[in-house]
Amino acid sequence: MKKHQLKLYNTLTRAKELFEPLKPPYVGMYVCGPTVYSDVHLGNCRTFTSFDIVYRYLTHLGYKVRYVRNITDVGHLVGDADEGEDKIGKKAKLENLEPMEIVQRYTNGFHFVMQQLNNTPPSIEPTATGHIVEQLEMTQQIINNGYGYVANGSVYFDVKKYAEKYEYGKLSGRVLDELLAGQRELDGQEEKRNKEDFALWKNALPTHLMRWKSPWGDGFPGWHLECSVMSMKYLGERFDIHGGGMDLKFPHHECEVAQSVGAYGTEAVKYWLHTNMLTVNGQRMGKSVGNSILPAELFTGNHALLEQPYSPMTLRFFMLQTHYRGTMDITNDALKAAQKGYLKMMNGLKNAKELQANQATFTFATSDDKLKTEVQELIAAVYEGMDDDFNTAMAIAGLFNLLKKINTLHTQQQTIATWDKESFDTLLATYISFVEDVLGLREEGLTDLAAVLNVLLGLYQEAKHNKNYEQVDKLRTSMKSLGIVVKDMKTGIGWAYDEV
RNA sequence: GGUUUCAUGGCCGAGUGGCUAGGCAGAGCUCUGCAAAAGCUCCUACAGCGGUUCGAAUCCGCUUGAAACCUCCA
Repeated sequence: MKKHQLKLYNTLTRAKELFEPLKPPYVGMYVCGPTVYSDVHLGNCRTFTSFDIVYRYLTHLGYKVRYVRNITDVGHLVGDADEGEDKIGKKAKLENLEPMEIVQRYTNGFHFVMQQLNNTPPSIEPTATGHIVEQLEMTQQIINNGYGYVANGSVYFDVKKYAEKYEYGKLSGRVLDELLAGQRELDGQEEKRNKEDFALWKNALPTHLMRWKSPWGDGFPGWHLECSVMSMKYLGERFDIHGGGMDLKFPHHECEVAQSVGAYGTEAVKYWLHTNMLTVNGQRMGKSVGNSILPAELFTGNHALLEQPYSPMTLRFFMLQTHYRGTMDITNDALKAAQKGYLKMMNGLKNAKELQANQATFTFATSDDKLKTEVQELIAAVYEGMDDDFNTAMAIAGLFNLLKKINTLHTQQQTIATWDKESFDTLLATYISFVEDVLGLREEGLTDLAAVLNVLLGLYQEAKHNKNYEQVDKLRTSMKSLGIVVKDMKTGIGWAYDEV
């Protein structure tokens, strides 16, 4: 494992802390996944991409990371407090589908987008409905410890009781009294002893689609409970990193803290990481705000705010150019600039790989201390960026500085003969591994191969016309070797897949 | 109303008590059949007003503006 002073900003302490895993080299990381009742929008994508970088960099440093990201497929309610309808149940009724059809549809869509963005799949992707038994057990445990109470078939967490012994609000920085003062009146909270209490288990009305048997009657789990249960199950009572969007800090994550302490007496999470929001025209993108841009809309350019399509990797590069804890504003100008930057980086990747592949043909200089130091400093800057709370913007700046060297060698504006082998190797290896493995950027390739093929067919036609049969045969042979046969037809020249 | 965060050059966007961020755009040069790419050079900012300091864009205060959370949202 490389020696690094990785620092990350812990929401819990509001400070950058040195990352020290509980049981190195193992790292447990839990990220709150999507509620699969509609398509993920760009804001959701940003969060998951940010944590993909965390996962990738920790892995790059040699840690063995178990990355758990859940799918919320029940319990997340529409509207205020704990009286709304289940989001998935509502959508199911609306579209006359089984709730699990809704869940499957949007889970598939979510996975597809994650692949487009080249996000690594988590090690475990548990679902809330798959852990009802565990949620019942944890609810019972919390009741046993005196922090939960049953009311009318529902179970609530007793925040006031909890606050007598522990600090409720420590994660989000809220003071309970102020919280109460700022709250507005909500309907249907008579079951609760206090307004700040939250549901662990909800009694299901007869019309409710998603329901399970419980010691307190038919019902369904509260939203906050699943994350506590599943993180505990797969990462243990205490684990390293818990991540999510800033909007989940309160109440979701605050409730998670309370649930873990309420059930097991210990706080589960060592480092809380929160990503900032994505904004459109300065306003936060949110499903409830109604200003969502869907990934597919961005990729096709089919959206009123977009002047052109932007590819998945353009989006990824754009995201990585800002720090995850800052807000990120979507604009056409910024996306266009990102597109060019991304392509520059990819051209560099191509050049670096070419140089690497051809290295046997080069003659290198003997050791050059000055150059060696210079290259090492450039590389160190890239690592310093990532070590400083996953500052991908800083790392990218460093990579562009490496790229200058690579391009200089590639175009032979500086001869390789002045370079020593070691500097050459580390330069290329660092650039390639950072771009591909740490940042997760990949070449998107040519999107319109048919057009490229037409250029070739044009050359073929021309050669034929000029009776340059040597050239004609050459084109035929080389295209055939790629699985394409050129067809001379009465109507013109075309091509077909070689059926051999 | 409460809590918190932020304000950087034409645009996006890092960062830091004294040392070039980087990308995009623009100007010039090198290279080049033309062009592109690439490299080099230039453009070099830190909301306003005070204070601390040898020195602040960076720390403190005030003013102005913006956003987020306090209610479901990544």
